[in-house]
Amino acid sequence: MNALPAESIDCIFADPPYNLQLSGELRRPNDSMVDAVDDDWDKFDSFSDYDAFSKAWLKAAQRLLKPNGTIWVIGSYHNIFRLGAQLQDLGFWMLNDVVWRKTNPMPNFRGKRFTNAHETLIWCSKSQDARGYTFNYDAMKVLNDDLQMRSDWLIPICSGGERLRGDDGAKAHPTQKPEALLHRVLISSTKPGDVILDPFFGSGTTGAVAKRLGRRFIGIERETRYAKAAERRISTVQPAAHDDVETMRSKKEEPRIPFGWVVERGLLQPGTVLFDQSRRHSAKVRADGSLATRDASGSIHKMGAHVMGATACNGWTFWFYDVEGQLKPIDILRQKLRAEMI
Amino acid sequence: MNALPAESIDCIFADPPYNLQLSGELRRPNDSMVDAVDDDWDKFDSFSDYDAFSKAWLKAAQRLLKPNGTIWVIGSYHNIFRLGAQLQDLGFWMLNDVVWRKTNPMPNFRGKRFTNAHETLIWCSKSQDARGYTFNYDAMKVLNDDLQMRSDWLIPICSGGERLRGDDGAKAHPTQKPEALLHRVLISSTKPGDVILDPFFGSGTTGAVAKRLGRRFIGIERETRYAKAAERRISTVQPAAHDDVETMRSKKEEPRIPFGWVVERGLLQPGTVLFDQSRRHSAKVRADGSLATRDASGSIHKMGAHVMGATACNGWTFWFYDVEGQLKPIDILRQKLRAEMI
DNA sequence: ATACCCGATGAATCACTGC
DNA sequence: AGCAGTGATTCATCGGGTA
Repeated sequence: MNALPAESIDCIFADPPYNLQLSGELRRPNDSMVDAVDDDWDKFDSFSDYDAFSKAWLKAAQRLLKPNGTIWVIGSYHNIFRLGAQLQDLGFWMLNDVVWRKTNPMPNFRGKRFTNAHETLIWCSKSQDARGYTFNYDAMKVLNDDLQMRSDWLIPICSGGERLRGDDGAKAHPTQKPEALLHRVLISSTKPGDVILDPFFGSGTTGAVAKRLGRRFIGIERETRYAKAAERRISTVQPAAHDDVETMRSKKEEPRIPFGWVVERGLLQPGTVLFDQSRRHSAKVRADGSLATRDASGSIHKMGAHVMGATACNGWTFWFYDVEGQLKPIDILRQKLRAEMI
Repeated sequence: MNALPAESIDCIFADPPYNLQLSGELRRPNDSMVDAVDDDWDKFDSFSDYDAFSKAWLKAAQRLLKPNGTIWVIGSYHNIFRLGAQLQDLGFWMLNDVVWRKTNPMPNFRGKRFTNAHETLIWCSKSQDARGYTFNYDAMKVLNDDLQMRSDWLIPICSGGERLRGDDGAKAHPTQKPEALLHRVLISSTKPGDVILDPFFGSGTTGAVAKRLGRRFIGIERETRYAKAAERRISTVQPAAHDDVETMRSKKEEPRIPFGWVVERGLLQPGTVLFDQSRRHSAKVRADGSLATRDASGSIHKMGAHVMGATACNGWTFWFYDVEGQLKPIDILRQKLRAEMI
């Protein structure tokens, strides 16, 4: 980075090591082993070592950015808070933090925490007074069905045919990012012809997407095997024609509403008694959205099946609540929530 | 905080000042003014002032937490990265970062950034080796329709009837959090009767939800007008009945039943042959509750692992017995014994 | 040609008790 | 402190093979 000329870069995308601190192996319930990121390049002796490493490359990045350039940094809770604080300390100006919500994250196999279903990106201008940075507001709005693009993005992880693999079928890089993510980053904050720098090039996703979108790019990668794979990959990319229409999938299915949200949102109080249509069966709502009878407890679906002696049941249509003697299906509460969430 | 006894708190929820760095006023497209947070309590002279303030109250929080207590901190990109780095530096151990996705965020009026549609919560245990913290995995799972709860939560901002207002109709507190958010926080990481501390009590959302869910709470608030409003608010809250704040119990909390008791009690005869679900493997029950194949013997767990060539196995769910050609899991025998023990 | 089943897998800070 | 035993624990997606 120090060999490049100052103020020569329009946009930096950086996906640095996350400094995961893993101890021991992790197995799935079926006893198979989770292939963890345990590469040497992700090992640091302490937080302060990691901070020193971060500060060094962030300062180099600052020198390279044009006055109206911006920088994106991606990370997880292991490292992103340290990076964010450093960015602020160095005088970068935060424009947004953006959440990449994964449609298909790895589950939490031992049931000890929430499923870690997102990563965080931070987007900064070079300084507080840099007002001329690129933000393609209208492109983002179109991409989001004519609503302003929000700071939470729903994008699948990189898998299937997009995932680079060696001859043995093993992944070429342990943390390859999806092209859809880089697509949105580059469409939102760069112009055709801009120079993009990726100082942790890895499998070259930034280069592949930049080339396709008519941007120029510089990738820096320490490991020869990754650099070679990236070069091969990018050589096959065809730049899109000038005004090609972009085909981002916007997943606008009907949102799934868990019954627990009805309780959490106060539409039913804990302790409310639900009935089936004939009032033959009843169950009590608890604070976590489970139903309880004398002998069992579980979700509205499990408990519907339980009281009927069936194997499955749609709890939303099975259970009713009492409003002044009249039974109303709980499904109307779901519809109420759904209306708010569109 | 320094007046409270050490290791007396089960869970801390902290919503500290965000250190918003607003320059000048912000107007909507129709020229109306946005009522921004410009209170004196949100003003700090520099990042290092804010860091010193944060470090002071986080250290006090650390002293107050029980060894297996946890702390939640909420913030936006203005302050959350600094708080996260501090938490790590002080030795708290991050369990998750959680994104509160707002269904109805304030739009970005200038069209210069992404709509800031989320805030971030960080959830930590007191130290890396504290593994006995409370996480109501099954309650979270049922709350989310029998799928693991993820780290991204979709919840509306606090508005409408829930929003506290003065006689003049003005907001009683500029950053009142929705009760649904606290509901999920408390249901996920506390038990009924636990003591919750909120060192930035504000309008008292933590207290209101804690009271309703049968938790005890301590709220600390510097501004008399907020403390008064919170007190009034909480006095009207009705606690839910004891049974209704019970959540789904995890299997680990069920009484332990050795497999030998099943044989001892005559639910399976010595000599009975057990199969795995696919009938690929089989083993014979012996009088002491061990299983035997041609080449080995041991507990139901050891033998399940043995025949599969796995490192571990839950024998209760792995082995089945034959009732007139139908395979039934031996786990139903355990449930039978458990039911008798109540 | 289509449907179904099964196995593999992804940036993971992922047990607890009793001797 | 160390070790051994019990037994709790997964979602979305892709690809290949079988019905």
